[in-house]
Amino acid sequence: MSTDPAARDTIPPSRTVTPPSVLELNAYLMYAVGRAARRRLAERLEARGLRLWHLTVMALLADLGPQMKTVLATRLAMNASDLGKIVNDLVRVGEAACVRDPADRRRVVVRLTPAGEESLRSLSAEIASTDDEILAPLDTGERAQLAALLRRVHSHVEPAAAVPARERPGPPA
Amino acid sequence: MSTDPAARDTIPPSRTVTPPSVLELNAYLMYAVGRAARRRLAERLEARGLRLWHLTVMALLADLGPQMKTVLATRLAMNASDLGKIVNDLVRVGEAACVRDPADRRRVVVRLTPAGEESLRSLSAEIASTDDEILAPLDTGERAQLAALLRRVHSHVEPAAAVPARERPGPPA
DNA sequence: CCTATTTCAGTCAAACTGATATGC
DNA sequence: CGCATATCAGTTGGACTGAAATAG
Repeated sequence: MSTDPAARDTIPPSRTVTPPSVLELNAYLMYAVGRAARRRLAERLEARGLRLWHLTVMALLADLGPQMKTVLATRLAMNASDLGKIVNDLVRVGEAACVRDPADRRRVVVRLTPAGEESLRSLSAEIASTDDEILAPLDTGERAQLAALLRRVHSHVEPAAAVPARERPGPPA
Repeated sequence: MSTDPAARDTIPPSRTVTPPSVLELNAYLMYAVGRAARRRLAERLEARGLRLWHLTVMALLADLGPQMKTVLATRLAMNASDLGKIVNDLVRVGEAACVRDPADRRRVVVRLTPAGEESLRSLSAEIASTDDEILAPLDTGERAQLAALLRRVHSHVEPAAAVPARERPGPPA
């Protein structure tokens, strides 16, 4: 920041090449980029009647297999009542299904339907092309770098969310 | 986790095509990290009765000097009516002031008050320590790398926001 | 009784839209 | 008239809280 107090009382200072310090607010930068990324993907999903949360829950279900709602909510760092609404939406359009766990009937186990898995597969092309659009200025190596840095920050700021239960292409354990 | 094996058998396994995993959804990753970053900073600001947008607008005013509302809104990629509310808040608590431009009386020029500049200065310590908290897992070089990558993505997804100060009213000598 | 899981009702800020001034 | 600036009213989905209802 460090503004010159004297210059303020006068007139718009003609500072020619001072980089805007608002872009040095990392929290704002992350928030702004995340918001823009979400908007882009949401536009694509809207044609299918889905929002980002719907896709996210479906992807998590594909990662974990059938799961309780509390687990899903914890992993996505959202509260249980909002997750319930998302799952209701998915059930209503046939992407997911719920069954009471017979062993503990408090529990509702959510799973993807075959239609849901098919939707998810058919969405990957759109997801990839949205990524391309968002990350256009970065080359392949830089995209990987960004993703790796973000994942480390993410697992730090949302520790409950980031426990990879099953790794697919396995990094060295 | 203790995934019930019996429950897993009842679902179509079908990992023929790997569906996108949540943490490979870059849009979700960016959104989740941005949301968490915002939450952390918002908690700190709450004690002062401010929200992230208030701080952001103040920082932008310090960057640009007195400015029209439309310019502020464009740079922050927010709509004019919401920016108006934020500015109203800042005026009400004495951090900013508005004057009609006598040359073009449609225009309202917003500027930081001395109190606003002082607030901004006194906030930098908290901002820095929030950054430290969020970016704790990264070393100095990695933080710079992340910021640089994010800035490039940001200026791509929000082109109107990221113009280097040049469209200032008045001839830049 | 006490806890866990889910659901419901309601609040709040964020994001956006449309209508309406007001001044060039 | 048009266009730009700003303000106002209202809508939507997101984030969160607290209180039920149900089951162990």
